[in-house]
Amino acid sequence: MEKLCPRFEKAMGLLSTRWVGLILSDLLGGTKRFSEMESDLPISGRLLSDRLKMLEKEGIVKRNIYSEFPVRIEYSLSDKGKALEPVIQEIQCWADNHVTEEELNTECE
Amino acid sequence: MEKLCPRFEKAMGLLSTRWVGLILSDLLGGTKRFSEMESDLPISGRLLSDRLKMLEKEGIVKRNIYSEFPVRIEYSLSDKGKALEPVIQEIQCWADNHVTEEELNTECE
DNA sequence: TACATTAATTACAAAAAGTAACTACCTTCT
DNA sequence: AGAAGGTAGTTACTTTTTGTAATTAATGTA
Repeated sequence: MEKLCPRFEKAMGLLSTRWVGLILSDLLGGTKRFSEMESDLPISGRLLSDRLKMLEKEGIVKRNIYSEFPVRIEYSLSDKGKALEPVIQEIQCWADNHVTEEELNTECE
Repeated sequence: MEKLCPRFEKAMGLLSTRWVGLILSDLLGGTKRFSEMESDLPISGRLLSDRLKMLEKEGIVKRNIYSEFPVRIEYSLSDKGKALEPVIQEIQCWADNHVTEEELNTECE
């Protein structure tokens, strides 16, 4: 009978929210604008907006508004967000070593 | 404009499937039976069954049947599954350092 | 005034998750 | 034989979350 660590459970709840991993990996590549992320990732504006709002509330993503024309809004990782880099790296490492060519086209059903 | 690594995308799709992280972390603690996992984790039998089936198909979980009375079915991690340990460890590490006390009771909304 | 641009938000149909009750398969007990 | 009990699921049904496309808000330009 394992006891579940509440901090781990919270972190996992965050990371296992759909698209969050891809958003983090995109932002680890540097500051991004909304429309950039929208074209980088296979995610719709509705969910990208939801997720960024959630990640901002969790203190993982920072949002900066530049009142230019047209308005520019930049998203970047806070220190707390950047601290997730090793997690993303380990996932990449596992993917490189264990995801086979044939698996690439299959969804998880 | 970042390009998305398909292997990473596949791995992330897997890990970001709800409950998969908790199931992996439970199984990293050793072989488990269905009912054990059901009481360890805040997940219903329906979804536990779905996820174990999916993880078995992905070659991450092994399923062993012992025809005793009552029937005993054991779940454990394959090598591919065990290779996810560093990922889980990094998540635990981030959780220890960055998940605050107040956050523990809040859901990600 | 009409239009362009970015960053969202709304409305609605489709898919996935949550819950609880039920089934299948065996074994033991009476 | 028939009823009861244990494990591992499955089914039926409701609620929540996603995906898609159209719409809005704020601002500046022609």
